[in-house]
Amino acid sequence: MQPFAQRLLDWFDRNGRHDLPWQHPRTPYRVWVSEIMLQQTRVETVIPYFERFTASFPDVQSLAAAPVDDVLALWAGLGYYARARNLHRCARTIVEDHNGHFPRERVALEALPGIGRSTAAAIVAQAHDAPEAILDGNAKRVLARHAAVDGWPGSTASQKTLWREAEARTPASRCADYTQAIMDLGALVCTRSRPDCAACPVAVDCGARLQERTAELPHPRPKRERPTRTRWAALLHAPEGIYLEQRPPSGIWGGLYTLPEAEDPEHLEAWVHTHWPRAEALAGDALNHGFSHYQLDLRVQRYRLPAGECGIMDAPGVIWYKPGQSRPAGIPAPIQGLLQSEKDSGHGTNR
DNA sequence: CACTCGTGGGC
DNA sequence: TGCCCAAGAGT
Repeated sequence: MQPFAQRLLDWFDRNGRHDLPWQHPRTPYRVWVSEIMLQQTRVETVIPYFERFTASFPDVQSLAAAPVDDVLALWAGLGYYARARNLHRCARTIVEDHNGHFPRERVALEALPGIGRSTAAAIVAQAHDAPEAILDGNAKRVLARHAAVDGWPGSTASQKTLWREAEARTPASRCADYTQAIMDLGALVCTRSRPDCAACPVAVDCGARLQERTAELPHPRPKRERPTRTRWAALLHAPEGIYLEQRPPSGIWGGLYTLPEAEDPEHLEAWVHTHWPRAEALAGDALNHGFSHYQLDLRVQRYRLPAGECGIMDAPGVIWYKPGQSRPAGIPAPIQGLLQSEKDSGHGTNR
């Protein structure tokens, strides 16, 4: 029987994905950008973002020279915004400390912000054909099945085993193709539900299949009790516009512009008076135009906007939208509803 | 090690 | 419909 890697490579030549945008041309910069975007994010979601991003920032120099707000603007909607902030920081480090060139060593890449072991390995493997093992979500699923690794793949013990399996199977040559191949196999054949074992080039010696456990491997994450969190957003609306604020650089939606978030809706009026005195004055005008003092909307995510598309900024992080012409597409008209709650669902439950 | 960080799709 | 998860990394 052919080695695992050889069977995977033969399958990849016929059935793999060879036309992803970051494969043509496959430069370290484009591989890096794609790998960061692809962290915990599906390929189909990433593609349009990658196209727009690399059109605006075709190289690490243009990215490093840009304001971080412009980077976040291109990232808006993709999620996990720390990736964008780290990407920008990393670009500046590359330009300032590495003469504009990416390190060719995996360990050196791991020292850069936003680049962990798997991403560093993927970059050097894809860009330089270096024999480094990756362990992304696809590889974890493929290896957990083929080596019949019990336990949740995110646990320390399972990861140790999976890294060992990943390293043992990584070939000395054609490593760029191999890393792409194992990801393609996981994405196209060895899928989470209903894997297509009949089409799998390594099914003959797959532990999970031989044990008839493909449906139960990899094991799911252990459940845990999660607190319910409620977010309250204050929509401070006036005839002049909608009041947004720039969020702190860390935490959820860091650096983006959203509606002000209230801790306690019962005392929202006092809260507005304390934190947004100017908005209150304008909201008073709104009363005379038939609006309530302020209106509340929990659909915070729909108001998340990049700075570049915003209206007048008259103070750092404070933006006024004028009704009509200046209200950007994507900002719905004010709604009349008052308070609703939103409970945490799902996010933060993965790693 | 536990937790956080987004959004969208599958079932 | 609620739940799980996806080309992980930082704190």
